[in-house]
Amino acid sequence: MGNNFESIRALMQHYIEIDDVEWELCKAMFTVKHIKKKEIVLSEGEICRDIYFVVKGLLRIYFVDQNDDEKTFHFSVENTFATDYRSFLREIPGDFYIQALEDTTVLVVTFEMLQLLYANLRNGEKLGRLIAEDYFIVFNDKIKGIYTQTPLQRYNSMNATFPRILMRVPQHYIASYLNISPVHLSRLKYGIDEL
Amino acid sequence: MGNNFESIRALMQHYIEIDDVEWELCKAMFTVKHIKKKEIVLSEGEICRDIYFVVKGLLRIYFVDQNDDEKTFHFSVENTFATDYRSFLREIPGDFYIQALEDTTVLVVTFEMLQLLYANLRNGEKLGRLIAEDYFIVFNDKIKGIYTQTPLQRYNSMNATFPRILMRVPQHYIASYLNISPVHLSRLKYGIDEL
DNA sequence: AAATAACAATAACAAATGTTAACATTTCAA
DNA sequence: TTGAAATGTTAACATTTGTTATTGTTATTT
Repeated sequence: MGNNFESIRALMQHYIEIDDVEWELCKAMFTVKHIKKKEIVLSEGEICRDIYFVVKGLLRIYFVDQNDDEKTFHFSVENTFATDYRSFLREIPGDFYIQALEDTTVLVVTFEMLQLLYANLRNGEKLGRLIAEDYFIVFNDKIKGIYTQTPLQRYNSMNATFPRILMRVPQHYIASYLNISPVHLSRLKYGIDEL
Repeated sequence: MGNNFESIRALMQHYIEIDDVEWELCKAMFTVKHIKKKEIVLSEGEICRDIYFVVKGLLRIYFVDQNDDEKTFHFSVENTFATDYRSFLREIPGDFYIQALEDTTVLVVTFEMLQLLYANLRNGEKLGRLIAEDYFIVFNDKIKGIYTQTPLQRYNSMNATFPRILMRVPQHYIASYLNISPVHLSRLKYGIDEL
């Protein structure tokens, strides 16, 4: 269904001009994939060969630490990308998992297809640069938030970062994203400390 | 002195081919600047219009939090860049300071000059994309370290991330980079807790 | 050289956060 | 539909980390 492509076309055109000829090229580079809730599409140790663009649904990027605890690194909501960036860009085994938290529809771009886009769109490289810069700022702000905000402040701003996330995913995933224990998050929410 | 440019030429050529004609163009885009120890070259509230490439010396990127505490966000050592990325890319007032921790020599590239480089080098946009991707991975790894490593582990790996940093800067700057108090860092180093 | 400021270590105490366990509720699967 | 698994809250206790203050040392400035 062509409709899946409308959102990524809009996103790309936010960065560069794309004419109809180029757009036909683009469409050929994407594959539609449906991911069932709880399905894992990338595991630790694999080379991540794809970028996922979330059309509908929700992906969770996480890794497993030394104590076998899952740490949620990022949520990828509608109209955003998901990949193991280090693994994808360097073509080396990664240490992230990517899992669907809802039934999810994504557009898949492989590393090879992406290089074709960079090379064959008039402003392909510029598109890549601008998207990389935007995600760079996302990470920049995330780090800054870790330095300046309390866990509760970060909890309260999560809905702004990830639309409706607090109503969409189990709370312990939120806690792991905040890098605090589920028990502690529950306490913070209800202000049980203030006695 | 032309020698200041050798390191950035090597860095750029690590990403793309640059012929002699292009290199003359590049050189014209850089300005050499000497920064005295403790001098602040960017302050909160200013629009950051430059990227600094550190030829020699050491810069500290930090911000001031709600409690007026300085938080060290990043150290820029030789052969790396320093800027307030959000402010620079978006051309909006930023909230970072950039300060020299040693007498430092940098090459300055303004936003305008950088756009000229992107537009006029054969692979200018690609250069921008690849550098953005590399710094993206730097931030990616920094966030991952915050999730997975204890403050002491992060302290012990700082010399790998920033050459000789532990011998170059006062310890309380290291503590603020690790997002812990100077007192706590001192305790961790000497293992005073284990009693 | 003397005065001052910056820095690091330590101690004592306070606050934040983690861990384990118990329990109740909801979701999911056979 | 029923039992099992997942989830969220709360309590008790342990650990980590922060705060304040004191002290001695090292740098910096005059």
